[in-house]
Amino acid sequence: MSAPTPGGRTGRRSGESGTREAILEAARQRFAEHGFDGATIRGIAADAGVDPALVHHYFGTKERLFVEAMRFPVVPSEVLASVRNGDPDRLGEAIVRTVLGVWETRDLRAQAEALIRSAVTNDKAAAMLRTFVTSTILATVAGLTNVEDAEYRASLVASQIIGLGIARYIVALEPLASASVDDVAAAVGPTIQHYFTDAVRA
Amino acid sequence: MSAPTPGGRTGRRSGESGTREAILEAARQRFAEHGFDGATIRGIAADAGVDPALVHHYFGTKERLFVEAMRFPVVPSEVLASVRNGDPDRLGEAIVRTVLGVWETRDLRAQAEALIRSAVTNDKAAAMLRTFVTSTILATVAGLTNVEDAEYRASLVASQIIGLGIARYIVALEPLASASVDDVAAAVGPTIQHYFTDAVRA
DNA sequence: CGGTGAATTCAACGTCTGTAGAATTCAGCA
DNA sequence: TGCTGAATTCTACAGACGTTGAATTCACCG
Repeated sequence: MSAPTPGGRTGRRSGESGTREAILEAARQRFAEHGFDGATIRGIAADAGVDPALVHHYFGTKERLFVEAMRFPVVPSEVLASVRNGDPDRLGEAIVRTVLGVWETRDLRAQAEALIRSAVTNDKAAAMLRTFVTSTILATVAGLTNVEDAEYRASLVASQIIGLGIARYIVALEPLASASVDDVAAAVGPTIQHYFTDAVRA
Repeated sequence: MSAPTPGGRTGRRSGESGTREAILEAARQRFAEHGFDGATIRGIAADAGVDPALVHHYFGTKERLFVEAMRFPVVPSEVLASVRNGDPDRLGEAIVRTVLGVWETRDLRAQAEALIRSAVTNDKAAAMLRTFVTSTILATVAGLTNVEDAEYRASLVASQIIGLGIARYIVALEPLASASVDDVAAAVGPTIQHYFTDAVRA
């Protein structure tokens, strides 16, 4: 990463360059650090060791690059499959552990961070986050239990998951940011469980 | 608001202009909509019906303008005073209602939105948010109950409050965004109560 | 061996940004 | 009345941004 333009020589290079993937990787990292609006194509290109025009050659616009970089590499339902086979009374805790696991996995963390950092100031990214929540968390809530008000419960779960990610990983609020996975699971697990199972309307 | 430059005439005007306050008001609104990095001094000046250089004249830099605009107009402990006199078993619910009340109050909502939108991509704003959480939520937790681990509990409360604000007001996640105050209080109140009173370590 | 098309860079455009300095008009005080 | 200083605008700079078009080099296929 971050190799500057090598020779300043124009034209095609020999061998498999893997440039497209390098750009996507750099983009995920930059979007994760600065959000969509804050990240720059010039910066991404520099990280990938490439001319900014090449980014445009591959992806057209910054927005299309973002969409491409955000393609989720793991089908979330597969990640959550293991959750299904646990003690139903500890479902909330299992979900929190899964979420924390995602944030500890370099590539997934970059995508999560990028999506959240961008969604807060950019409308299209917010729409992408809404879609992700609806298609993932809602599917999980609806699939694991058959309670009423699945959408409402899913959005409550999302509010705590998003808040946890921001407080712990983005704003680095102590002591939550440094707490062990076990402690966080012990504290937040029951919250998710509550949104799954208890009464949530007045 | 948003009156364009009137006559294009230079020099001082007659009477109390109230320009400084107009700039601060416009700044709060713009920072709320776009966050610190996305808001522009030119845009703020336009909303205040004033030349951009005047903003610089009053506040020096964009960062100082932000700090000035974020000065909290209401001492939060006063807002939370009423909470103290309620049923201790419904403390979580009372806090959620207070927070939702803040988000429905135009000026306070602008500041909350500005602080959160900025904190996600800007380091100094993140530090301000951390300070706010520490000085407000921690003080409340420590003042209302005398449990162990007050800091950890406070950061857990903050994670749910921040997540609620983002999901409901910034990302507009349905059906949470349209739910009634009563429903949200019924769902999220117990979560806060749990972070206040239950065991939160493994 | 020649040609086509992809990969790559260069140079440039128009626009927007935060900030600065100088000029102008006025309020308030001596 | 005259001076000082605050309020306000104009003009401008220097840098960054996304995007574009043309030029160059190479891989691959016939």
